[in-house]
Amino acid sequence: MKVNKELLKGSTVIMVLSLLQRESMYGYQMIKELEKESQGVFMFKEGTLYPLLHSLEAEGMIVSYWEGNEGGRKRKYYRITKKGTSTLKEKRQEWETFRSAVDQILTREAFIWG
Amino acid sequence: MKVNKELLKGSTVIMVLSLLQRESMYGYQMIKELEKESQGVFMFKEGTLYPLLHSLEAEGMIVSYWEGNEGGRKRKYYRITKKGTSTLKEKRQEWETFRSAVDQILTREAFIWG
DNA sequence: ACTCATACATAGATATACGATGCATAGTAA
DNA sequence: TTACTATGCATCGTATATCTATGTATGAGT
Repeated sequence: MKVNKELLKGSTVIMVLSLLQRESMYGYQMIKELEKESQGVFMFKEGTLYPLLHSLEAEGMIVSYWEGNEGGRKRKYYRITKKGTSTLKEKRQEWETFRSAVDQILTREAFIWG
Repeated sequence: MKVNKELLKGSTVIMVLSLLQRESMYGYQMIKELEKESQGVFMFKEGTLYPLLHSLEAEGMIVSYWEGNEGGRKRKYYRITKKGTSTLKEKRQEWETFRSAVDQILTREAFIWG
């Protein structure tokens, strides 16, 4: 992880749901995809992702199904549900609010003229 | 707090240092200032801020000094140090990296044409 | 045979913000 | 006089979420 891992807290759910909104994926694939798309900023650990997927499934945000691929072990795919889509929408709004607020604090000039 | 409190994790330090970069402040003032500037998004609790200030002081990022004001109890002001300024610079860069990476994941289109 | 990448999973450690609470001063309303 | 509110600093215990470490298993390449 290239950034303070604490920064990540609270944003893992939105990222996972966002990935699954595009297409159904299996856990390992999500880890690789996130690392690739963020240019190595996000490197989810199994200990982070798998428990998260299980809890999202328990909450009905996503559903899982096993699928076998030729030569290789079976993969557990996850698909986003309607509830998950609606939650993602809320979380996107929340992220916008948060991001704007932080930027507001950080970019405010020390002194104001006029 | 208007957003998921977990989102806040990892960004408290940068916000406090950012405030103190502009001017020296006392704890209570920081809480009010953050709430005002973020339009109520950030409402730091005493249980969050004071321990944070103490640890930042222990790390040499900030220094404190008491100052009495007429009519009213003394206030403990905090001033940012050179080390704090340099840390703030790093954390700003870290925030930029994080923010860009999250946005990259969130704004990616589900399907790409061309 | 051995190593590496793939693939899912869990237990325990750690970090951090919050809720609750306490103490103290000053102004204001009942 | 009393009570409430805002101000102002502080700490303790709790909840939550991520990471570290570890385990199991398969297939490909050397």
